[in-house]
Parts: sequence; C-alpha cells; structure tokens
Amino acid sequence: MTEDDEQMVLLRFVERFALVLREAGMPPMPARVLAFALADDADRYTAGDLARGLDVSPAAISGAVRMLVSLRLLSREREPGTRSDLYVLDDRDLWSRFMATELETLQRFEEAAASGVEVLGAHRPGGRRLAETRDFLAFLRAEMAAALARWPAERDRRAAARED
Amino acid sequence: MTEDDEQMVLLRFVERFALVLREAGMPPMPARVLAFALADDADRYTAGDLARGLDVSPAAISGAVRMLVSLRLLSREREPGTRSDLYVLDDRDLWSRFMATELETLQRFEEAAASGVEVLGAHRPGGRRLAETRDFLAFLRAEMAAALARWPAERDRRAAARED
DNA sequence: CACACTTTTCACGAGTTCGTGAAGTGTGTT
DNA sequence: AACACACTTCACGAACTCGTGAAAAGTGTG
Repeated sequence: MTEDDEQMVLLRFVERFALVLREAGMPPMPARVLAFALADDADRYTAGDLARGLDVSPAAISGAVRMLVSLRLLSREREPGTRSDLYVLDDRDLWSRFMATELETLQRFEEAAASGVEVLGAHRPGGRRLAETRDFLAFLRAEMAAALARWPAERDRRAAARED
Repeated sequence: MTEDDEQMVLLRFVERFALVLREAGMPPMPARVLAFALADDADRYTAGDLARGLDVSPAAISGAVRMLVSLRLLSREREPGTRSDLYVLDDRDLWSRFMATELETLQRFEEAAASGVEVLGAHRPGGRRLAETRDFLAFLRAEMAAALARWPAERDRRAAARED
C-alpha cells in the first residue's frame, strides 16, 4: 500500500466519522478536524498540518480549531521559539469532555422545561407534562454524570483484564 | 390575563424550548410542534389545531408531523367518521423514546470508530485512539440504556414520595 | 528593522434549508 | 355524483451556512 493509498483510507474514514459528528450537531469542518486528529498517527498538529492533511484551506482550519478549542476537545500549545501553535487532542478523556458538553445541552433542556412549568402553571396538563420532562431530564443528567465518572476506573479495569 | 396573553406566554415558551431542541439537531418546525404539543393543554391535535396554535401554514405542519411520527415522538390516530388525523403525544415515555434515538446516534459513532480500527490497524496510535473511543462509546451506551430502563420505576417512586 | 512564514480575518459565491402560497389529492357529506 | 373540507405536495424566494481566496496581522529570524 503506497503512502497515498493510506492517506486515502484515512481521509475516507475521516469523512465517515465526521458525518456522524455532523449528524450529532457539529459543523462539517470541526467534525473533520476532530476526526482527523483522532485517527491520524501524530499526537500534535500545527494548523498547517491539519490543512495539508485534510487538503482544505488554512482559513477553514482557523475557524474549526477555534470551535474545537472552545469546546475543550482540542488544546492549544506553544513550543517556545516556534511561530505556530500546536493543537493537541488530549485523548485521555476526550470523550468524557465531549459528553460533558452534551450534559450542558441536557441542562439547558431541563432549565427550559422548568421555566415552562413556572410560566404555565404545574396544575394544568401542559405544565404537568413539562414537570415530568424536567424530572426525567434531571434524572438522566445525574445518571450520565455518574456513568462518566465511572469510566476511568472501568477503562483501567478493562485494560488490566486484557493484560491477563 | 386575557386569552391572547396566555397564548403569547405559551408561544414564547414554545420558541424557547424549540431552540434547545434545534441545538440538539432537530429542524425548527418539528421542534416547535413538539414543544407546542408538550406545553399546550390538549392531549390530541389535528393538523389544523397545530397550524392555528402555532400560527404557521398547514404545509409547514405536514412536514413536521411526518418527521415527528417517524421518530415516534408523535403518533397518528384516526377517529372513525372524521376526515382528519389526530396527533397524540404519548407523554408516558416520550423522553425515553427521544433518548432512544440518541442511543442510535451513539451506536453509529461506535460502529464508525470500530470500522476505523479495522481499516487503520489497532497497533498504530490513531487506531489505538479509535479503539478507546469505541470502548468508551460502548460503555456509555450500555450505561444510558440501563438508566433509561430504570426511569419508569424511579418516576413511580418519586410520585409515591410526593403522595406522603 | 525589514523580511519570511504562518495564521487569522473578511467578503464573496455556491449550495442548502426553511416556510409559504398555490395547486392537487383524498375523504366524508348532501 | 358533486361538493366541501382538510391535508399534502410542489416550486419558489428568503435566509443561512460553509469553505475559499485575498488581504491583513502577528511572530520569530537574519
């Protein structure tokens, strides 16, 4: 397999994975950058690396990494004496952080439902449905947070099991 | 508070709640219809009810309810001898069903990650990251499914507690 | 201090999505 | 059988999103 073939395989995967991220609400370019940083073998990238690797304009990278950094899915580092930032995908708990943003979404749902109960009144059918919604969301959010907290131990347990 | 004022309060809430649904990936009109059906006091609606209630064209309702029905968030009923379908929001486990679609998204992530491990190779850094991703997603999906299964009992427990 | 290099900002064009009005379809009524 | 009513489909216009190229800004080097 030539180097170009490998790159092709990688990019095809990137598009496939990015598509799922997009369906989950992430804009196309951040999705591609995240998928690429995850699947490519390097563990730190300059903006130029990402642009060349994905074969897109540097301008597109700029916006994408800004979003990913703000979501804490990528972190920016700077080696002293160099003129470009390095973007690092901290894979140790990348997905916990990804899910943490989902939890925030869940919380916004919950707050919206709660405010609905307030303005519409809990005694009416609509308000009662909203109250149930709010309770369910609160329950689910707590459960998810607990599950996320359990993951590191679970991961180590699995890794230890594989050692045997 | 006049009837119009109440309607205004309701519609304001609908837009607020729909916004969160949209941020979670639902198109605007289905989001509004779902929010309206949830917060308004009726428990079944004709397409016309929804169009008038939301003050949008019947055409917009048509597409929105089709999507919501296909997502099983709304169900279609037909009273014999009437010429319009009735849309029912089955609030008993509306949110479990909503979350079930989220679980499918999670599964697509998982499958995409797994296929990446296959084509890229588990021994390389990128492949290893994807394998961890796959494992995390599998863990989380199992945890969420378990939490969803616990909800009905939990809800009843809470309802019983309120009775005291 | 000017230059070389990288990244960012900006404005534009292509493509997509959304909701409407108008026409069409289906169903029950007279 | 013709009509009345409700809903659906379709094509359009408006608004938005996305990624690009060009210009600007920032940063280390000679």
